[in-house]
Amino acid sequence: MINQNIKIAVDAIVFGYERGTLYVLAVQQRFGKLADRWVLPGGFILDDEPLLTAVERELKEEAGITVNYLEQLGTFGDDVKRDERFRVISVAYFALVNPKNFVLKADTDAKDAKWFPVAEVPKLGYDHNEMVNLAHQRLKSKLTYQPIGFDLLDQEFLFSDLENLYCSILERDIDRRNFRKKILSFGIVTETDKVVKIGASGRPGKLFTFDKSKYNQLLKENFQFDIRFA
Amino acid sequence: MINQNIKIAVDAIVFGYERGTLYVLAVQQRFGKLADRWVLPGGFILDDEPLLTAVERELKEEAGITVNYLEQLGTFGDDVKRDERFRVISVAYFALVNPKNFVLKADTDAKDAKWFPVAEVPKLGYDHNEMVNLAHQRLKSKLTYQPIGFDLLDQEFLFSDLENLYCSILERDIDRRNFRKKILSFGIVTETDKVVKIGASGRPGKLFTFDKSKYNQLLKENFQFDIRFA
DNA sequence: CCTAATTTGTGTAAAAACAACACAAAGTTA
DNA sequence: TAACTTTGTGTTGTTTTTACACAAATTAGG
Repeated sequence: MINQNIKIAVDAIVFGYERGTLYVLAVQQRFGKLADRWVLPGGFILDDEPLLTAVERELKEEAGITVNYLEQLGTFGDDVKRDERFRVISVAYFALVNPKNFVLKADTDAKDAKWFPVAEVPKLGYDHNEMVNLAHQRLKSKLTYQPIGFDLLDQEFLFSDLENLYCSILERDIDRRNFRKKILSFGIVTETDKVVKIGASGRPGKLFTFDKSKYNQLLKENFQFDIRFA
Repeated sequence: MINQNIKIAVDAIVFGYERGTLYVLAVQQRFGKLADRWVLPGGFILDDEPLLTAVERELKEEAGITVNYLEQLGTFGDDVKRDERFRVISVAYFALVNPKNFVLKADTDAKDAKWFPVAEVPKLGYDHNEMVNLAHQRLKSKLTYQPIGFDLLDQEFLFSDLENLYCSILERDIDRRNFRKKILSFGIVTETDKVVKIGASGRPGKLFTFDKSKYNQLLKENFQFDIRFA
């Protein structure tokens, strides 16, 4: 008979993007040893609950959000004793959301929920800073080979929004013309006929949308999304 | 108080390569409900044992091998009841080994241990076929952007060995000249002065080695390993 | 209402990377 | 010694990537 004294939790690293800044969601613990401490949203899973469901539930409960993109990041828990009573192993999930779509609200377990700019994430409880770092790297690399940037933007966006997202997250300059040329060459971004002006001044721009079904179709034909240049 | 009735296991998908064929390691269970069934090597972790250590221990115990490369693949266990008594969540690891370096021996728990060509893996217990598939994809994609092929080869190898490894695992033709040109241009593969003849006939070839320290050095300078062509 | 400032939108040319391709050299076998 | 097998090597055309600048549409301010 196996006698194991380990509990399983899930945690989520939720990224949001707005006006040139990348944010991570954290919640402030209400109870327990680490009360008042900021941590990633997450918690123990139920016996009959799939891992993904557990993450979604916790995000709903602790911050009131539903994410656009969710995938497993990795499993942590080699050197952590969250609790004296047992070891905790946590399955971390990587998530993307458009912060504009939600008003954060700390419902159940959490005292507060807040977006921190990735550059200013405080010292979190447990091994959560480590998770944030790994997730941040994943975001950067994934941005170059999967069209996940769109999950951080509005459904309709200006080309400059997309461009700024890439610039700011990848922390480098991008040639505007080459970027547009390449993205458009894929055929997965469509121009709408809406023209808007968002900033204070300047020429109004067309709105674009990401054509997900077109992308899925291309995938079947061995298409490879790939954005990387000077 | 958390009341969770879940146990944690680790499993390993160990790939080996020899003479144009890619193999996966499986072990035959000695005890339990699935006695005689082939499964991936693995088992429950100990309360104070890091996950990686657990995998290494199991591989040693069940098959007598030590791997060249080991990384976490993902965590499974949403729809599996290995055991009626509790749910099992398993952290799967992806591993590479050179089969020539070991004689498989099924020491402790396992009745037998065996290499199956990936194309001929039988129906395994639990969700292990799913894990093998995911690991196989990971191997294929990783081969193109990380120099992990070398972990499947002898320390000294012929250029044709490397080339055949890529051909057979990626299942496509490679232009011998372009492949050699590209690999050599990275500067991470060094020519030794040994010349050997392995097959029955033909011109003897030089042996090469993978210069790992050179690779690590290049990584710091933003080098990106990348092999993909017709 | 005119000028300066801001943002969108667009094409071309040079450089680099990639793809396609064939034959001589060194050995073995019959 | 002729036929076979495997290693080793360069060039050329094509495609992709990079670098780069100016006109159009609007707002703000004098």
